[in-house]
Amino acid sequence: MGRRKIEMEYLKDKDARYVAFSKRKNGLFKKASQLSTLCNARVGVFGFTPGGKPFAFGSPTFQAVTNEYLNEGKGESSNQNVAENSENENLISLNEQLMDVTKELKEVAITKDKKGKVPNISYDDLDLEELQKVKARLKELHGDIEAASSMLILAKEPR
Amino acid sequence: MGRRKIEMEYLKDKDARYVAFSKRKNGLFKKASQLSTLCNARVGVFGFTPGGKPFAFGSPTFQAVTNEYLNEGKGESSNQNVAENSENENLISLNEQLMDVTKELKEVAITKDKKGKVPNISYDDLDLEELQKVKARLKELHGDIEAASSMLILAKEPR
DNA sequence: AACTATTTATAAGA
DNA sequence: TTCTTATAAATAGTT
Repeated sequence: MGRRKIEMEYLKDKDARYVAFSKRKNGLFKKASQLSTLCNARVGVFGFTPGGKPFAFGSPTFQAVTNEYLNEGKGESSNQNVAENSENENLISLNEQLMDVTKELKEVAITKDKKGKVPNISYDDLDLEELQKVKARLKELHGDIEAASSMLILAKEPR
Repeated sequence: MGRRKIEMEYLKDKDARYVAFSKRKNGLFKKASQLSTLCNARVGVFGFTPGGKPFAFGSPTFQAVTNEYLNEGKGESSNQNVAENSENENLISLNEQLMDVTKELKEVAITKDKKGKVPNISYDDLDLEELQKVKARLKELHGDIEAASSMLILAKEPR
């Protein structure tokens, strides 16, 4: 995105690597901030520099983003257990979603089974589409659990 | 960054907001991925969509980044943290399993896709078996999440 | 989901 | 690091 196009691979030259990191980290933060502003979405970014130092950024605030998950769906807060109750509710919610996905998958399998019993049936991609839908759900679910996991971890380790 | 310059402020139009979010979230993930690749830096991104759904991305993996972040600068674990750490481990483990299932499902879909492109191929139940395996895993996972949920409920009482 | 006119981000260079 | 500038990349508006 500059004078030359560069390969997306590890920058072996230390100076180039550090300079690129510095510039790109700023760019990433800016993008996160814009996303948050434009869409009113809470966004957090964190990680480690090539030198191994932790960095974090959040919009509106890193803590706010990590904490939101724990307070989600709760009216008032002030009780220490509120956070944990929310964790439970989220897990239960995830569990319900998983049940739904499992049910769907079962239906796909049954559909497939019937077809298998009819010889020479012409192939159509209906099953594939179903599968793809389920896959998409799983992907979302996966993201939700990743988020749940991380929120739990990060919220317990304020920085 | 397109046909027109836009003000960096909340997009009141819902359609515009959702489209922008979708595009920009992808862009943000890409930038995070590039930063990680170029500089060998672990980077995590997470937050909530304008619809309130959690999302997360990490390079090399969201878990890897959160784990490292969690353990960074942590000398020894105090007795009180032991329980919480195992909760975290449970969630991390569940997440790993979900990743595996997702991966499997993807492979099944790919296999199916290839077959779909070959006309008149004879049906075999390999896919069904694969599906059944995945389904079984999901069922287990479902139980695990229930268990994790129960544990959290029990754990919340004492304090 | 694609397509472009533009705006932004950024690789080099100083 | 900071500034400049040529160019690559992202994306707003549109279909």
